[in-house]
Amino acid sequence: MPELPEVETTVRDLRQYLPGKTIDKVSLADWPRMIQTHPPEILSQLLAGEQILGLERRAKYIIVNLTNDKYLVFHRKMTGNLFFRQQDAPADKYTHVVIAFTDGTELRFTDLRKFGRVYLFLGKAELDGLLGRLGPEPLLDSFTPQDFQEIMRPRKGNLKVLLLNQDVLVGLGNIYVNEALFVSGLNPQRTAQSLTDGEREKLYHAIRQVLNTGIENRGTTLSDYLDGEGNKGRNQEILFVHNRDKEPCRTCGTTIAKIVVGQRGTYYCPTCQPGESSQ
DNA sequence: ACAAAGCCCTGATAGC
DNA sequence: TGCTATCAGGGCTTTG
Ligand SMILES: [Zn+2]
Repeated sequence: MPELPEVETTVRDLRQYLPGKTIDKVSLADWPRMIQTHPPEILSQLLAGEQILGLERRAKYIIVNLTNDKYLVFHRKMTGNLFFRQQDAPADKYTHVVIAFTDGTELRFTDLRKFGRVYLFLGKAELDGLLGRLGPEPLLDSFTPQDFQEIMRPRKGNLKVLLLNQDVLVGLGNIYVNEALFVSGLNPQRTAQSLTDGEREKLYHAIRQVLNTGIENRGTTLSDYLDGEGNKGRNQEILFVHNRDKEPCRTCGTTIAKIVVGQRGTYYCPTCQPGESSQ
């Protein structure tokens, strides 16, 4: 699933191709529910003639900045992908939205499960309505260990659930949160309240480490994720615990366990991440 | 503030 | 083989 590293990789890919393109029309929109803000034909009208100025990532959203203060936004949820293609290139499976450009190229939004969403915002204020409640970006230089201490220290409840809450901190999904907890040696069943300052410090660095490594490896392809050109990432080859239940821990050899925390599959090493574990 | 469950979806997998 | 039930989960909503 696309988490921060996958979204960042895709944005960097698309940044090579999209800026300067002029939108011709929305040439496919066969699942209207995926377009959150407008009916397909209205979206097409509002986009026609606008030019792409640049791309940004915020949390797991891809934001395409357009002329006339318009913002085209994509969230890929579980199985969504964005591909830059020639209009006459072979079809991509599960394509549900296509933005066609005037030069014969197009942007394809594919999504097996149709959970992905497209938004068009007219003006920065509308955009901020979507992005306004999001927590800080963990990879910014301005995000310090002290910032992390301050957002985590007052929180209660389960640690892993908290780290997945995008209002607290953005970018982590199930894969990278499992990895970050392993790297920091913290059991996923720990409560946020139980952490010491030292453990929070380790967690801060672990989060940045696993996310940066994910970007260096161009994302984790377990089943569906592909980059802006349709290629797999490599991060799945070096995962410590995620999707590795019944396999040996790369550090100590203990069998990786799988439990459910916050209604999500949770992988950890019982030896490297000691703590309460009532399976 | 936090927890748990339901919703949206469909390919893969397990069970009979 | 062929059917049916279950599972995976990001973000949102509803209920407690
Ligand atoms: Zn271990």
